[in-house]
Amino acid sequence: MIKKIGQCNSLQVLKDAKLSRTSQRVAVLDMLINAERPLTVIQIFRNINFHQKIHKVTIYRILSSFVAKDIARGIPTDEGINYYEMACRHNPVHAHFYCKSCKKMFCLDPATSSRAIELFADLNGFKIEALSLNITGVCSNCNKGGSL
Amino acid sequence: MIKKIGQCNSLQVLKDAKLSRTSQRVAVLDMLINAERPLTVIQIFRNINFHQKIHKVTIYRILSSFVAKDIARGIPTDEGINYYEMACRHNPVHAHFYCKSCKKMFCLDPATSSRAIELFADLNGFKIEALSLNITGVCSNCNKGGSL
DNA sequence: ATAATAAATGCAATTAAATTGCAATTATTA
DNA sequence: TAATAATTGCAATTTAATTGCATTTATTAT
Repeated sequence: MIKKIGQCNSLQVLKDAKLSRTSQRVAVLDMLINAERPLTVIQIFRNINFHQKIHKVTIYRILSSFVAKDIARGIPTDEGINYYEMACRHNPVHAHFYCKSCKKMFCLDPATSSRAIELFADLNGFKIEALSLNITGVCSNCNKGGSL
Repeated sequence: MIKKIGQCNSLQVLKDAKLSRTSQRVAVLDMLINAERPLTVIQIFRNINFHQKIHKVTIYRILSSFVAKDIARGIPTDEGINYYEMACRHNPVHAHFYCKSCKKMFCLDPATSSRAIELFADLNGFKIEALSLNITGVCSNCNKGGSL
């Protein structure tokens, strides 16, 4: 597991991506930057709306634009829910573990992940746009009777 | 890419899994056994209903029971669609490539896949129930102007 | 074989994530 | 500061997947 630390400046990230600085985009981006693990639209929606009102559709659109601009990455689960994480240089592509019990998405060791991913680097003629190595199961905490 | 050959007997597979032999289950299973690549519920529905009438919900339920009995594996895409393939010993767990253009799900080399998967075998206390290594992009055929 | 029981299927309605069109609002620019 | 462009909010829609229930089909015990 890797511990994520917020090292990005949301205003600078938006400026670099040529995305206008709206309070909604800043709020979503700050939440991603400071998140310990990937978040869902609903999680972002609930947390932000505790302080500030943002429409759920706006969060979908903001996250889509972040993915398009390579600011964020989407991590789909086999339960049909998408999680999002920062895609900055401090957070290289890596595999994830999704706990069916507590619904948390854990980030796995980037070193091991990158070795796994390198194995598929050459895909003769195939253009790789996204790579997701996703493991589903029950995390150690839930396994011990945490929340099952 | 691996070439799948139908080596299973649908009636025997159902018997071994203690699932009753209905015409619907046999039809779905035969289609999976003879498929060249993973299929979606809709693809199975359209192909079967060309000859025989089966309700779409039944296919969802049959595939769920197949996955529960380890007869089939589900492969989710980042577009929210599930593909299904046989999980027999002739078809070990492997990675997949999903072409956003032609919507085909390709099976990747099981040898390379298994080496990648082994890297995550020990996940200290985490109980692995499913592992999906999924690559999305554009396949070589579509890349050459096939269907973009 | 046949009746009784259990399981599977078909159908309608629903759920939930995600998307779309459009009007209103907010940000950027000239 | 006005004009233009981009973004947001809202309502409605889309689509994969699920659920409850009546009907049909398969399995079993007699």
